[in-house]
Amino acid sequence: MVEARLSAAISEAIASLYSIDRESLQIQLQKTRREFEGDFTVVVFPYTRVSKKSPEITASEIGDYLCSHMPEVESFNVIKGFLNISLKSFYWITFLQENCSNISYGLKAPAGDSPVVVEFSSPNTNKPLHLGHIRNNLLGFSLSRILEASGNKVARVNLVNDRGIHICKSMLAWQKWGNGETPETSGTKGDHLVGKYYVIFDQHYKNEIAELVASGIEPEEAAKKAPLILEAQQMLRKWEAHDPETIRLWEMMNRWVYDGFDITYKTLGIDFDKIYYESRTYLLGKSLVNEGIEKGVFTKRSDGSVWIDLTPDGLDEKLLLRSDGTSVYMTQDMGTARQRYDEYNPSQLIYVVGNEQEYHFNVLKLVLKHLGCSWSDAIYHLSYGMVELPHGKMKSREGTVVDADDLMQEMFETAERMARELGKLESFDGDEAEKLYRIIGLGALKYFILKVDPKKNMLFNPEESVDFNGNTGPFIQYTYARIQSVMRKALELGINSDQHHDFSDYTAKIAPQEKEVLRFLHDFPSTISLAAEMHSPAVIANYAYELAGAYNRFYHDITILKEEDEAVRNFRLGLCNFAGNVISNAMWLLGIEVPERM
RNA sequence: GUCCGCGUAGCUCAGUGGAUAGAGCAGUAGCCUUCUAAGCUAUUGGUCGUAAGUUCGAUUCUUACCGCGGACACCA
Repeated sequence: MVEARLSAAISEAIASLYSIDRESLQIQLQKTRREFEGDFTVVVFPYTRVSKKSPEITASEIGDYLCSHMPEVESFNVIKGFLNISLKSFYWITFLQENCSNISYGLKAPAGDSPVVVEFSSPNTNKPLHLGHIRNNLLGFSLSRILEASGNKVARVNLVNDRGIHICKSMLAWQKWGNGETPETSGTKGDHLVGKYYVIFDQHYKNEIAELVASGIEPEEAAKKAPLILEAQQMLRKWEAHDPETIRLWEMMNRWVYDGFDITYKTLGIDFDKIYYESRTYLLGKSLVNEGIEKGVFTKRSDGSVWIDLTPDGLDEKLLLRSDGTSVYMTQDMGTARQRYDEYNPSQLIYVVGNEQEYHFNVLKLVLKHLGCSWSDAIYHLSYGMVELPHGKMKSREGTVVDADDLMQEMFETAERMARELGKLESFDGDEAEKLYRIIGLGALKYFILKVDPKKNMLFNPEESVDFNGNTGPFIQYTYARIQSVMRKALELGINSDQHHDFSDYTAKIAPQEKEVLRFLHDFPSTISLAAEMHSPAVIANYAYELAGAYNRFYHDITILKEEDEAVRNFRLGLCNFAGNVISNAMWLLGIEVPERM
């Protein structure tokens, strides 16, 4: 890495010029901004303290030292306290030559025994997936790829919440009002059908509450005493007692949901290495509770409930087991964390879960720590913000959710309409065109969501369709398609690929537009590291956009195939090929496909 | 009430101590007989929520306040 060598040389320069201890030096090396000449910039203000000279003189002295001690350094200029360093052309030419045809440039191979376990998606089986789940899925899936590309083994896991009172509500409503309706007889996707009965339950339940309130009962009391909720609770008890009839109904309706989810996941392009079901894990954790009681870190109260006191940690007391001995959410999560630790021996356990559960994960980590599980530090909650609609949060009961299947369908239709309007369709047959709409529609949606910093809330306006111009997925996809078009034309002209990977006779000056692209390509490996460190696909998304923009400016200003000097033409073709590889890899990290033509 | 997060252009977002705070959308004006115009160029638009502090230097770090969101269940 030339950056590392530059940093080292700079600290060496300062140490030798001003006779101080180089260990204490922190070098701030950054990319030179586009409006100034140079490749890398050092801010020298911090060193004027030791140089006892003006920033300009300090910068010049360091610059002189670098020119005479680092063979890659060509020249420098000083503006105020900024030392802008230019590298020699041969550095950039060699960089291009060595990497332009490496299709896995920037991607490290996964290594090591301890994988990173990433849990994401984790839906409930009582309703279909919505826009919030899409953000979760895209983040989890992309993060997995980013972690892989930065050298980790990764296991992507999904913990499906397939049991509990909410599923019983759908089951009960279907039993009462379903008339034996199935996905087949209704022509409705299974998850949507089950979701429909969840809504039906809620409507009847609300009516019952209203009646009770009208008869003079307090609303809170009414919500607890309504016959429907009592019946749903009864059903849950029957489920826990393995009542065959209830289990059969449960299995049937869950099957419908899974078939529906499979379609949604497939359309979205998401998959998992392993799927866990809460029905099989919800009893885990009770033994850990007992362990905690024995160790004296948990306390059992007279009513039989078990608690941990986290007030010394600045939190509250937390219930770990109900007085009737049944599990709460925390109990299960303790158990599944332990299970996962035993199963994978992971270096990191990542949970992609919305930020409303931050407190829960803080508690989980602390509880495990108090239990003596040193690996609790390996737990990382990727806490992402809500997707908000113009009028506030999505609320399933108020019908303001943006359904995942509907949204993707709309994206495909928008992609088709745009392609038609732009007259792009002549050269595509039906199947090809259909495939292209999917690639572009999904690209637009995924990029729209992933470009936003995960921890921030984001706004989605269903009235305005997701953009296809500007800082968007299709813009980047288009850039890739253009590059492929150039490469195809090069082949047609009989320029074989071996030819344009040898730049030994390239002597021309590198144009600013070419340099700009080269500098972005140069940054790709460190961008992946940064994204992995920050657990943020947005870092990759914004990088891909900037790279595409730089390429488009290059493409606009500079001829490639019509260039008469073969060495120059080949150099530019190499640059195109390299940019295409990196755009494709960056998009792959986001889980976005790139089309060969569009 | 306590705790956590977020306030950057009309709108959606970048910018994890450095130069004149950047993109896209929207608006305006240009560029296709020339490698794909889903592109490129120019231009309009900012007291970086407010106020103090730390620093040679703060949108970035600290504190207080204001605004928005979230959490603090024998729900998940």
